[in-house]
Amino acid sequence: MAGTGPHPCSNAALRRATRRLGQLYDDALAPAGLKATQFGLLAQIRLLDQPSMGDLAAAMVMDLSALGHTLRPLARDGLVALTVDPRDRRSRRVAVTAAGEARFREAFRLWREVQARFERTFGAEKSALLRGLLDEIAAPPFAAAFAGTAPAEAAEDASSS
Amino acid sequence: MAGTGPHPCSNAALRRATRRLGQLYDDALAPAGLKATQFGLLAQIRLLDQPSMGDLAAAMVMDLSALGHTLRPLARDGLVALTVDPRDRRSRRVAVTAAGEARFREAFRLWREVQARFERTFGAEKSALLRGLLDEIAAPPFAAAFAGTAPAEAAEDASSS
DNA sequence: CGGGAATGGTGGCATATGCCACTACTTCGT
DNA sequence: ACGAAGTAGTGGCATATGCCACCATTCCCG
Repeated sequence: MAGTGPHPCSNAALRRATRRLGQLYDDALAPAGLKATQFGLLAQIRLLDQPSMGDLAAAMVMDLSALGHTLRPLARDGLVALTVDPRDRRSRRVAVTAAGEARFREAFRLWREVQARFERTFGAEKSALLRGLLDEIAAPPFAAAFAGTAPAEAAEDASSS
Repeated sequence: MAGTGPHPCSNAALRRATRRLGQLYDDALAPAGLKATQFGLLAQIRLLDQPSMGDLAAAMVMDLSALGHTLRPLARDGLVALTVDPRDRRSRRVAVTAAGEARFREAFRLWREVQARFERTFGAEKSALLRGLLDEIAAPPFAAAFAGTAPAEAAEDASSS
């Protein structure tokens, strides 16, 4: 039974690995009542300290509307709160509530374990290497460079006339 | 404007990179009318040649029911067909239809370009390295090894008494 | 200052994924 | 051969993500 086997498509390989790892992290965080995605989202919100949705979306490399959708279950459960920014009434500041903090800390303990388990299983060096490669792909400069090598027509952006 | 910044969580880093790369590949394949995920799915089906849903799910490292859902739009559009396996009427063989083949070939040309573009932008060596790391995570042995290092209670499986 | 352009989100719709309960077949043990 | 188990999918529900159309504000220019 072959099973997975290597993949010539970087995107497909990335997705497959994401599904696998997502499964593992989800299982580990389940006792805290958070999906791995939600844990990551809370962590990012805390890191940015009351970011606007746009800033948060950029940091997550996520579509703004997708972020809005993803935040809904967390807001419904009272783990995050959205407030209108007085300086710009169009903007919403995203904040982790007290309940969200508590839940996060609970999940954090589990996360530390599963993360350590991952590094132990995969190897600390390879883990760091992988993280570096992934961060490079996610960072804005990569997308910019990628766009720069567009085959042809995509030249509508920048450097026009 | 910080922007992304490194991530201590391997899972979050993986997801972020997946969102970014998915965006890039989706854009590139859009003219063919296929999402990058659908392209990858068709490619896998062709590779396995009329696999059962279970085999396909295993190869994709995807939940069986998730595979069923994902297949629906493709089946609705007549790109894939599900037929009952005569040897085991519970099982369904998944096949790429003629229309699916045509669509795949169209997308394949675009994929080759975007894939080459990725390797050029990211570097051939780093691309190969990344693919190797991702494939290792997706492959069954990794999950098995990971489960083997479970913190405690997960010892319900195997080696019980 | 008034109105059009730009910016920040929301809501609707569609795909991607996963879990669980349930149905349809197959296998097996007696 | 019969019924308990096991296996392969389906359908329902929920989250994850994205695109597009639209609404609310803010900006900017004449």
